[in-house]
Amino acid sequence: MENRFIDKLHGFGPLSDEDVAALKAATSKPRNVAGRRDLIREGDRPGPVFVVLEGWACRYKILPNGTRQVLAFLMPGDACDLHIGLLAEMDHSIQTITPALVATIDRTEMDELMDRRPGIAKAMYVAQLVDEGTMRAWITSMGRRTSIERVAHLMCELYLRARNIGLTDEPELALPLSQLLLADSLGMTPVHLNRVLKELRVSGAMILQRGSLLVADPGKLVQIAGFDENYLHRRLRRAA
Amino acid sequence: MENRFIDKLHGFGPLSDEDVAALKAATSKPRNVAGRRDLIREGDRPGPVFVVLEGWACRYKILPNGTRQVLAFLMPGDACDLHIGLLAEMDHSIQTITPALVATIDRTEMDELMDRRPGIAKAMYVAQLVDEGTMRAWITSMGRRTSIERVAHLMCELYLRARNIGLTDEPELALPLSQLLLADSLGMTPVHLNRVLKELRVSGAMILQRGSLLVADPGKLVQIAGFDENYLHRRLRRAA
DNA sequence: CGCAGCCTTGATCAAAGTCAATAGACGTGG
DNA sequence: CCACGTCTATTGACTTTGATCAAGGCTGCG
Repeated sequence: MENRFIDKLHGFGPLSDEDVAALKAATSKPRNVAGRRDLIREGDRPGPVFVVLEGWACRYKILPNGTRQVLAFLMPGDACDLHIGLLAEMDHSIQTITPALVATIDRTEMDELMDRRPGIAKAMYVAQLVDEGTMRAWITSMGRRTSIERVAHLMCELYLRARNIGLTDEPELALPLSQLLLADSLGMTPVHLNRVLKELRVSGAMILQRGSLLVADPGKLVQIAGFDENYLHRRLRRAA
Repeated sequence: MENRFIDKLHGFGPLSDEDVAALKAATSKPRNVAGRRDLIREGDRPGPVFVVLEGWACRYKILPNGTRQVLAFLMPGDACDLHIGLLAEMDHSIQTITPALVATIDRTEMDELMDRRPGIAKAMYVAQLVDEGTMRAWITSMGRRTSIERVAHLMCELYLRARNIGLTDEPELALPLSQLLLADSLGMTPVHLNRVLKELRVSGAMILQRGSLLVADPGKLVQIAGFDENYLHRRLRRAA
């Protein structure tokens, strides 16, 4: 509960006491942001790096026809791209979902941290690679998974991420994401998502209700999602 | 035609003569790779950084049910993630599409380049941000664009990328991508892609045939794709 | 010449979207 | 404390999009 950003980076590489102190200092003046507030908008000049210490946020894009695509969920401990300042303008927006505690680290300070503290730099790069892996998983989901698989896969992802950072250690997780928001992240309509959630509920795999995800049958959920997709592939590889 | 990787980085930030010399040295021993050869497979321990100097390649993932999702196209000048070596194993595979000229830069050499040559580091980071932006555009396409918009959008992307690196300066582009491969990148069936391509051909926007993309009516193609999605959004922003 | 790998087209089917109505949940102010 | 408005969730009826199945047709190459 101290500083979820530091906790998360700890998981990605060893941090010295000095590293921790530097990170603590860099995120020592977070501000409270209400829910549904844009932190930065598509087209804006990128500013400081945002770090979400508490609460949830998302990256999203609005299309010309008015529809929205959510590109990623940021949970406590997540930060947005380090090098974002190198680009002329944002290609997407970032918005809080719930009230959140957000720290900002300005570019020069971030650059210094990365330069002087290899431990921090390494952990940040790993975090970025993990985020990229998540994006690839999303592309895969959207392209080649059915809607029920896609929903199950996202729930697996969110649950595991939450568990990794200690947001929960039970089969239940507080998930403050409306069906509309989830639908916009999964590339489907809220109506259809609602039906899929019902199907998952009836199957006994998981229950998503009143802001809470209950993973009722982890094995079943993972099986529906095809979450273990590496396994088969790795075994085939030896033959090739 | 000299070294497309260096040409591309030039576009992303100023490079000194020493930077160029260092890059030239690092990519001076490329090897020829046949088409349809995996450079690295999902589950493998990441090795050196790959740089595609000539020819085309793609990132992809195979799902448990045997379907494939293409995650990105690599054209001449493109490299795979710098920090990939930090991860324990690849979460996707990379395969050549055509015969290709591929340089490998091993991790220590890459680290040195990034450390000692800020110009190179900056250009590489910008390249990576651009790649991430492309992934976000793909997620957006898959989630919220119809199949014809999606196809048109991908063609805009590929054409512009090709133009940026000097692969073409005409409305035509040699595109050695089979309909099957394109379908696997767009999350649709080859049959449906074929019909969409016909529709685009009949509409006069573009013609994709015999390994060649002809952008017959750029305005129309951009309009179908909704490629200028920023414009509307930026104007709305002022009111908010 | 004949095979293999694409590409093309038609007919049919299933998945997901759209439209519409109703029901809960929740916060606000009287 | 209740009435009201707003936002979110749920369900039904119907439509559309894209997938599936199946049959040729090109093209390049050994």
